[in-house]
Amino acid sequence: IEGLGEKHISAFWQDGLIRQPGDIFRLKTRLDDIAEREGWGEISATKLIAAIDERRRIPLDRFINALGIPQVGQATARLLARHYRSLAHWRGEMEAAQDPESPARAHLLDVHGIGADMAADIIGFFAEPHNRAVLDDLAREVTVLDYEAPAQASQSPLAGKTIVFTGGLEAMSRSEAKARAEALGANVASSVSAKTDYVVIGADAGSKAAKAAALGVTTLDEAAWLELAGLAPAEAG
DNA sequence: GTGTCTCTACGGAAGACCGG
DNA sequence: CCGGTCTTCCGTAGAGACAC
Repeated sequence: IEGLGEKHISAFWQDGLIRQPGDIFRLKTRLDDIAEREGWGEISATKLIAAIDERRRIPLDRFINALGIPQVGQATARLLARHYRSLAHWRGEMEAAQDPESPARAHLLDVHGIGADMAADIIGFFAEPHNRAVLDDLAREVTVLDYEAPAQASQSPLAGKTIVFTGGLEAMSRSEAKARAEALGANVASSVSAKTDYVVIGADAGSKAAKAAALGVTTLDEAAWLELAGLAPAEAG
């Protein structure tokens, strides 16, 4: 939520404006209280409420990521979203998995990338009544969108390739580049290894560029990346 | 206009997990 | 066990927003 960072969350919590995540989406009724706060005003309070409303619809993977389950970050959240498709289904499975004998538990472990340790953390999250209550409450305020498989361009030269970005890019942000690469069927990794196919070197690249060179991984400059991604701008001159 | 604050966007690295 | 990844944390810098 734009404009709602750690500091504000923590201050709101201390002053009792919010007690649990769902409360954020009910701040609308406290607009005047917010506007009167020190450092705030009518404009910022109104903008905050608008920014909150813009986040009422949220993709499943981001929702899972936001739960803060230990070991479940961006990548694992997406893994889960891809596998379970909807919040209702996932939650149903995780609650069924409370029973150690349940097939739901076996299914979770079948997900490539989820091992016993992560499964225990995930199932453990749903074992907490408090967490389930928070989810119930949040569900009343937000709409979690079912996972949509990205349409894959299997023709793309990037299909099936593992790519790593490092350094700053000019034409697009890192996250845009990542989204683009994934849309083209590439796997975007966060560190360079021998299995990496391409490393895109942006401005002020750090050790990843050196590692790519050491491992003999193909490196691309931004122009080459844009061309590979089918985004090549008209070459100057 | 000024000053403060937050957010965003990076890099780097440690530690831990997964799968083979 | 080990290579490959991912999560998590820390640090930095800059841009932008807004109260005052």
